[in-house]
Amino acid sequence: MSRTPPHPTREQIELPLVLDCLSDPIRLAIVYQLAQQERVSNELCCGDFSGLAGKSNLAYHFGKLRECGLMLTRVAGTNRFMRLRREDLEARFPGLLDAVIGSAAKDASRLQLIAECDVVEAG
Amino acid sequence: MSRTPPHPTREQIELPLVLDCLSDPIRLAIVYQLAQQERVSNELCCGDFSGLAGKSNLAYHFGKLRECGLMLTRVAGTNRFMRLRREDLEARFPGLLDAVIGSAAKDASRLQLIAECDVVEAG
DNA sequence: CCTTATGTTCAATGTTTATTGAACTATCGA
DNA sequence: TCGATAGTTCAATAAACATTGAACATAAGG
Repeated sequence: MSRTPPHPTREQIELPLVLDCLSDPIRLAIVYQLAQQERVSNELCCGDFSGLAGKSNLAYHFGKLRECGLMLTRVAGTNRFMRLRREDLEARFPGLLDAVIGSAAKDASRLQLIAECDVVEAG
Repeated sequence: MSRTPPHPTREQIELPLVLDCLSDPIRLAIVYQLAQQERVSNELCCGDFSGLAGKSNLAYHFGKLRECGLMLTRVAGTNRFMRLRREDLEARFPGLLDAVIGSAAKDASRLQLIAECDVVEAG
């Protein structure tokens, strides 16, 4: 459980798998939050998504996002820090990630991109 | 079987459903071929996709593509003509469709975007 | 009217998927 | 060393999905 999990190389990233990954509302919310974070520390860890689903369910979705090449997991102590593979995605599928994130942002309220606790805090 | 099937309104088009639709290789190939056709007649009918799958399987995928708002079906005699809902998609999710189609074009050989018979004809 | 071509609908099949809780592993701090 | 924290893995379950062939509906053409 301690070692860095496997990631696909840039060339191994496949369009249908990426789209399928992004089509799940929980994973889309994860990607969206990671994109928001790019302006700041660039990384988030599992606990930061606790508003979206239970821990084991999140681990399942993290696995999917990692396996399809959307994000990178870095192990540090008991934490796993994650960030988007923006450069690799841009190289393989130019404009795709931003188009998806921009579309998601437009529908932010319709999709539930923000964890419940954040909404409560904001309200 | 003769009447125009139901389509979602522009506002009813949902991002996760669109992405899920595009994540299937057969549906992605259908969308890709429809995009190619935009330069010409703009429309294709079921038979034009016979290289991708059997008729009943195609009808299933057409249903998915219609229900999620990606394409429009027009009934004319025994034919159903289909075309992309480019304007609606662009209004809802700017840049998304072109990013997906462009990405698919880059991977055209890896994905099997072109029906077998077309490949044979080209070779 | 009969036949053919186009395409849909239905039922059945096997596969994949998301979700859950419990058990587990590993690390950090007192 | 003990306990708390962070996160994964496993097994079980129910729902959704893609695929197939057979039956069906509709319209066009001889």
